[in-house]
Amino acid sequence: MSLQFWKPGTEKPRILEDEEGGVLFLSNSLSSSSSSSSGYGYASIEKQRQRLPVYKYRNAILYLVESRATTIIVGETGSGKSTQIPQFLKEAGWAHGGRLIACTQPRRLAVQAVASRVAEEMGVQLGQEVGYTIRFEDVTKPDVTVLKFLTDGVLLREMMDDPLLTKYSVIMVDEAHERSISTDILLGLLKKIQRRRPELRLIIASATVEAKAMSDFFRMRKKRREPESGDSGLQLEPAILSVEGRGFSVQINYVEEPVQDYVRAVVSTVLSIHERESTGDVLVFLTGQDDIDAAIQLLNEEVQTDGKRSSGLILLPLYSGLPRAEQELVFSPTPRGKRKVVISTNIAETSLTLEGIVYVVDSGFSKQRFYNPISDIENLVVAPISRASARQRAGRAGRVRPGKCYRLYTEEYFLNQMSNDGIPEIQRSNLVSCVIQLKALGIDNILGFDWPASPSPEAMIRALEVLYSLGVLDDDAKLTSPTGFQVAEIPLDPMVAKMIIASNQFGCSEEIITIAAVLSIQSIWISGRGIQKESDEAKLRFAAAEGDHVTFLNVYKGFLQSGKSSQWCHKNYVNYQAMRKVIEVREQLKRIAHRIGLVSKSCESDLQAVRKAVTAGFFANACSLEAYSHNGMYKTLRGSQEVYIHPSSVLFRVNPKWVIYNSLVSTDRQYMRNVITVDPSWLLEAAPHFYQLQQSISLH
DNA sequence: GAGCACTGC
Repeated sequence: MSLQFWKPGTEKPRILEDEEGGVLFLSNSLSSSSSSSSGYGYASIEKQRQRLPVYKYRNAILYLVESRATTIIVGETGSGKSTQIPQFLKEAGWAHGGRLIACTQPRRLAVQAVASRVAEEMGVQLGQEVGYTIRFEDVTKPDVTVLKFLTDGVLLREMMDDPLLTKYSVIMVDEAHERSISTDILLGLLKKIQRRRPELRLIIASATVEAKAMSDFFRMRKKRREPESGDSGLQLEPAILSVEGRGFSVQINYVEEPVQDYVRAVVSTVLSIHERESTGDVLVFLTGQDDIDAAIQLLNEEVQTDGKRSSGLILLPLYSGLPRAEQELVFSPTPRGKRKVVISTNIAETSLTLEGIVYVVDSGFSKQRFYNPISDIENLVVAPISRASARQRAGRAGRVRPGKCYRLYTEEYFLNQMSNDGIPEIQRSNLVSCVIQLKALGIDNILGFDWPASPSPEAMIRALEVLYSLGVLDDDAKLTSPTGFQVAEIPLDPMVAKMIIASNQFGCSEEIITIAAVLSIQSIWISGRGIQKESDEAKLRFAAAEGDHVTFLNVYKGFLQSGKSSQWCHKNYVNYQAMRKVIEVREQLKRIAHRIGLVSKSCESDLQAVRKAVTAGFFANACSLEAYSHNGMYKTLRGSQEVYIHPSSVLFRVNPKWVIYNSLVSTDRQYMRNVITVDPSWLLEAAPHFYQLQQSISLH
């Protein structure tokens, strides 16, 4: 392997030039005077704060926020921007007069972690001056909380009640480079709010690569012939400030020739690291469970045949579907004389931080979601990562001391063929939820909305069509009353929301809300190698002839009758943690259902009511068994796509004539997950306009 | 008889 050296920062300009002269140059010498705060008992925390790279920029940041409408902060991991900047703002008086400072994160865990760290640094109890809000948890106190951490999704929900976010003086959007759908919608809306509320200050915190694009996005005034600065002297041109990180250097190694089989390449690279390199744990990035299991099996075979070469290796898989206890093994300290090798999906790129990693092996691939608006199907595809991802992965090796990264692709490929940034999620997704959110916020011209990255018109039109067929939008693409407004209030996929609303007329809201809660959880079953037979047998105890939705009702009933017992779950191969989440989501949905005027009612054993309510939301997913199919092939009514019932369904091999599915999983075939039987006449009842053109398909 | 990268309201 050829070696090449790289130091964080050398690939990235620290200061971004701007042809219009609107960007501020800031050198390291522009340091702030140190704070004099040193209350008894806080000296060490204060010293820790001062050691963070961002501390040097305290005055510069405050100056920019004071004088600029939007400030973009480029900060690498470890710069301390997420925890320090909100405190700087509070210290500078941005929370005076009953105003709040908000800081958003894409993930709930990050919100909790940052909020508790800040509360600790400020020496206050979490939930008082410093609080956070995530789904199910509002740890804030009105009139007391001034620093509020929240997910960007929660802030979007807040805009439904307060479209101008009037209680906030400064909003910091953190991790903006991840470009999640919520972040993109939020950025578009914040830009709009700024026109109405010039006093609102925005801070966009982002990794280097996206900073310029963000600045371009927020620079909009000149075209509108508005004054370059307001009465207050406020500069409307965004400023970009770069803050260096605290990572150690990472030496990058590329392969000389493209690898044919990246799983085998991973195995040989791990073994050669183990043979040649000093102590330090290894983090391997692969694409999914299959890859990971294959790599671990090959490495284990190596242990059997050549024990010497691989002795002392602790092999640990890591992916989100892994049971919690196994996930936590990756955080346990490495015993002396051993080397931990964590073989992971992308979960370790952003969501989890592992300590003690010195070596990273990067396959160059990850699974990514792509959406085809023509077929209306989302697929998970193994695809090459971007340079931004590759840098992020490499950075994982430099957290504790200088590290090494082994890229299983050539340098030529990295430099010339890899795309610079990933495709924003909004350009790879089904847009129904996104469209309804904007409609609820009064954004009617969605195609003309000012997006940080525009979604494709085809996907947008498809979303409008689906919402129209659900009766959520009218002929003028406005939210219908009451259905459209009710659907927008429910924080779930619009098809699920419609099913909940329809349950009111069928008198089965209790059952449908349970089903909606289960569908919103990844899986309520415990699965895994070695227990397939047992878990399948356990599933049969709950199986209902009507299908998976009714089976979920049986499981929920059993769980309640057991007194929500974890032993009961264990015995029945039901995931206890998942069931607790079901209870939580269910309670939230019940509150919302009550608020929008639905009547809480159980249909007892009238399962036809349940099936009709499901049909009202999911009629577009109706399929019929091909008459002469011996292998269980179905075709969708809408697009005549070939689909099959997933083997995990209780209707697998039962193959009823008419079914509706909840979602499709695409592998070598399209598999329907969570399937329920229906009567075809219900389809016409539920969506006459949707099926009238298709009556040539005989519905009997 | 197969398998779901990762979030979020």
